[in-house]
Amino acid sequence: MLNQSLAESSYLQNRSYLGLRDRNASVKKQQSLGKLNGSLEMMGATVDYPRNGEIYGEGETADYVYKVISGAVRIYKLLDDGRRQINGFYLPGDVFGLEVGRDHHFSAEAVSSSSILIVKRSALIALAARQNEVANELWSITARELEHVQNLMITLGRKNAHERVAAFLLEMASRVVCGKHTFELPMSRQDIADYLGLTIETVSRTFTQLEQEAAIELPTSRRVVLRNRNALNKLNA
Amino acid sequence: MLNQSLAESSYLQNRSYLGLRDRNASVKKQQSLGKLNGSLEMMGATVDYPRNGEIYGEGETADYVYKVISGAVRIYKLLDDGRRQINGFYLPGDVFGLEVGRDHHFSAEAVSSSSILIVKRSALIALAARQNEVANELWSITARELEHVQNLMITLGRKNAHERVAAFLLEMASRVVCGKHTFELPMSRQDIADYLGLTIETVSRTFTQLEQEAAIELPTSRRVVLRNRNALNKLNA
DNA sequence: CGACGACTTGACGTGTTTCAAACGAGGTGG
DNA sequence: CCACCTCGTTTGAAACACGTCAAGTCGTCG
Repeated sequence: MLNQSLAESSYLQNRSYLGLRDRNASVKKQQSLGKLNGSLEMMGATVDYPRNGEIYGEGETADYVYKVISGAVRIYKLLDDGRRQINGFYLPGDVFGLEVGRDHHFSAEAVSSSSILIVKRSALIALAARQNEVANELWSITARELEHVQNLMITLGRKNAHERVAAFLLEMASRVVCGKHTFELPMSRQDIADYLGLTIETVSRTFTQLEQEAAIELPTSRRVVLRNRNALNKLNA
Repeated sequence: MLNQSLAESSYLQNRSYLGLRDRNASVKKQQSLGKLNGSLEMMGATVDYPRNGEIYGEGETADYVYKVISGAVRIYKLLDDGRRQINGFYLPGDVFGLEVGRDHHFSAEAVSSSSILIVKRSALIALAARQNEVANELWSITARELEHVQNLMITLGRKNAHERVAAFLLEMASRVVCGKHTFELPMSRQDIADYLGLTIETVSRTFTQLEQEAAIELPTSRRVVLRNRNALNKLNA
């Protein structure tokens, strides 16, 4: 796990172009975004990242703000010995990488092949200085992030494996575009494990157990059918 | 533990006055705060809370913003069965309870007898609408909070008991006003356990072990002397 | 068809929790 | 002033959930 994580994220190398990792990333087109979370228009470039492509690294200057167009993104931190904690997944429509300070506190990678809209942070800050709603929107993005992470804390600090996986499935079910009870996980078991503070084996076993308990169904390892949402909610404590 | 936690926080009762819990809390005086984190002046009232006094409860309307004058505060969430996760401790100078949305997402209690400055949120919001630096300051407070919680996530998700306690001690050493190597913990072992996602017994054992390893000294259960900061840093990974 | 990566399953080890009891400091009352 | 209570903390022994190590399966792609 450790070596794998370290290999996947070459966050030590520090080449960057337009604040984006060059490796495999290619600027696609200039496009108008529409609204920034429903309140303002802005300009940016859409960039495609391959699976596991690095978007930015911990400690890099945070010159850009990102929004997922398609695909999925994970942000994470590594301990010295390679243990990885994923702090969040970003799905289409989600904004990430917005910092108040100068630097990114995390690394960001594409979970799957992803299309990301990139906007200059300085442009947003300047806009916020003139328009109150924009300033408010930026603050809100940070606040929503905070709320999400705070909820994750209870999961990491006080829930057992079953409860963690249940919480994860319910979160995904509500966020992933999907059928009424079916959805597709964009991330691997390892990603889920590193998000929930478990090992890949425990996650896998828990999935199987939830299936045996008839709480879920797994047509494929990535496709989840919620058979008994109530059972999951109960686990969610 | 469960019953104790539930008993300590009567967060179900919903009486409030001036957004403060009435029980044992008494308004002391009107006073000028000076600067809000070094950038603006404002008015507020100082209120004293007794040990374990409730400051606000999860789900209550967030009409006020709080700043610790003296003492210490914990914010936390409870699961249905009483498991408690403390998301943070606030020490003199720290601002807490600032929300972007209408409601508080957590409960807040005084860890020890505390003096808290209270300011109307609406006043701050109004001020922020006129002054950019204030808006920025509010955003920064939320962002610092986010950063702190994100760091805690690695601790909860990926560190063992020794590493968690070491991280905690180093955090406290840097935040508590103290001698060069000595400081006084304002919170109980139970609070520490609920902050680190451990049990009180594990925290206690780990303290003793760190003492045996000569990393720390414990003149009393609340007083900590850092004997070997390097050893703790190594544990901090 | 073979190889590779992701996932699953099994057996075993261990760190943390659980349950229980003892300890110690601070406070009260006789 | 000492006995006694209380509450937070420490310590011990046993149980268990999750981690570790290792093998096996499945699906995909060349």
